[in-house]
Amino acid sequence: MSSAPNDTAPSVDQVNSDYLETLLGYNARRAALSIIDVFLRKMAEHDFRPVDFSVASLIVHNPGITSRQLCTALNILPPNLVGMVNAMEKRGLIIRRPHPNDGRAMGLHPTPEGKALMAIAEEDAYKLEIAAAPRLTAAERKTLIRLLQKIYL
Amino acid sequence: MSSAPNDTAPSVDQVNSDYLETLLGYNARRAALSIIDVFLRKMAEHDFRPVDFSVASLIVHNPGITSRQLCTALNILPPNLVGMVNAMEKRGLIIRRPHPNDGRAMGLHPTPEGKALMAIAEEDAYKLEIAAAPRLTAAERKTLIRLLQKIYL
DNA sequence: TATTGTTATACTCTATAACTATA
DNA sequence: TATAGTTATAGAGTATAACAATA
Repeated sequence: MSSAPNDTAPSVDQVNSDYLETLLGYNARRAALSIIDVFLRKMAEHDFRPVDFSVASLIVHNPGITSRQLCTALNILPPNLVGMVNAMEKRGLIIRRPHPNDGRAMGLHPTPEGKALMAIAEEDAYKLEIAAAPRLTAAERKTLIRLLQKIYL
Repeated sequence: MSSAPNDTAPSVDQVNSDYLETLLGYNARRAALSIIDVFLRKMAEHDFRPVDFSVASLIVHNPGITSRQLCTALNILPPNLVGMVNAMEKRGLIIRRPHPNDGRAMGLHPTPEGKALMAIAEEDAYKLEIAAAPRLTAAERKTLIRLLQKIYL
């Protein structure tokens, strides 16, 4: 029996990614990064990155929310939230007020400026998401969101 | 007109995340991180993180693939690939051979050990994905993957 | 004793600039 | 002149440990 059919190492013409594309995790990660890439560029106008945006949005929709509640809702760690909240307070988007029932905690409240900015930012977020997935119909987008929530909620 | 209805700052009982949950990017990111979390724990047994796994899988399914082709296929940057490839070569999972047509490039080839390990790892990946999304039916999983690919492919 | 918020710090992941060898 | 691969390094993003104040 001979060994290898010839002495030349094979080269790849077209990369075959079929196996990876059968994996849910691979597809979810690639799709998420694709949308986030568009998000990053647009939201830089408002000085928001994805997590900043989520934090600010939750504060607007939940006036008086605490840092601990934000961390739980967004699955982030307390030390990594401190800088974001400080930056938003410095920008005049939120204020801290003592929590009515818990002396350890501080309630986070949106300022009028914060509410106004987030109204614009949330509208931008919706528009950029449509632009980031132009081949998705409205019905497909709805189905996709429902199925994604079955994974993490 | 009076000012605020009373002097106490409101507190939040149940956090309302309804707005964020209407965003495709938010849901895609949360779902991807949820699956990746399970992936990280299981694949640590094989000393693979998500990108390592993708790189090794593409090499097995595309013997002779170059670093450049890997970077393009996986959307990663060349400097960040070097360490992964070196580590896999050191582990005996792959070998480098000169590219037949391009003296600048090196073809990456799986060793028998690399093929054997990836056969196990790919099987594990499939199983852990099912476990990471237990509420998804087979049909829903298929639909979800198809819709995710409409975003990034 | 447990929890909220915070500081300091380490580790991982990703991005940029510049170099070499070859096309 | 452009590209493949590499090195060095900088910047985000995420993680753990430990502390003060309050429950």
